Amino acid sequence: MMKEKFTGDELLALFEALSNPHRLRIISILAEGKQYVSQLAREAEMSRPLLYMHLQKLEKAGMVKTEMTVSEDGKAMKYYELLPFDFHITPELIRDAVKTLTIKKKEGNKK
Amino acid sequence: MMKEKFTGDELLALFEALSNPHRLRIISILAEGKQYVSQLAREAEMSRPLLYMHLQKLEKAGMVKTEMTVSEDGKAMKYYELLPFDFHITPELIRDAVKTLTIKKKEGNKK
DNA sequence: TACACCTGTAATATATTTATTACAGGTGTT
DNA sequence: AACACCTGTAATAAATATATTACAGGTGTA
Repeated sequence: MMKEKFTGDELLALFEALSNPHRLRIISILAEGKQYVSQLAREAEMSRPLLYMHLQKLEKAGMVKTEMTVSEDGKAMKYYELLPFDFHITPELIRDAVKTLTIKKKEGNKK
Repeated sequence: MMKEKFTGDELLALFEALSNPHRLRIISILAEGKQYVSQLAREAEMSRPLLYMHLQKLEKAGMVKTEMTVSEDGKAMKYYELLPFDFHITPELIRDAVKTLTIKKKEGNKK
């Protein structure tokens, strides 16, 4: 994800996704390799419902992708994988993005 | 501010500062040049008290610096200036920063 | 003096984010 | 059947972030 251009809303979603210590830790764990939800919850030391909430923000920002598989012993497994990225954040990038920023009262919160 | 290394807390403060549409707009305005508080409030179309709150987050993240001056006609003027930056955000950067991340219940909120 | 600017902050209300609890339903193994 | 895993979500509580209101106090000019 070597994105050159962002809309204001995309950039904002990205920063929002990155603005929480638990999500930074989740990213850090996923940087080591894909992982399934329950195991990720154990490693990140948080409940699954809470983890889902954080993962949804990362997903909304386009930082992770998911993959449903079935394990050898037949269990459904949902894997999360971190998409590679290298963002260059400059005042100019922000200035351009702000032009397309829609400041709204958070209605688009449903996935 | 071509920072190469961040502590976890510094990086988090940075992302928190960037995770609000009004603050992105403030950055965008300041990218054009330094400005004093009242004028900035008019350009950003927000009240001064609210603007102060946002500016404090930018200050906490080390993105702006301030300068008190006295105008020709004797008025006290507080100028805010955007510090230049070019952040390269990668999974590795986050992974390193997370090592020094202190997850706390926000006590250090006083400037 | 009244007015038009400027800085600064405390107290409070509102909105959003974060976190928890309690569920439902699936598989394979003992 | 009971157990140990897995996914998924709704309802709610608690903590923070955002926004407003109401102040106090400074300067120079009409």
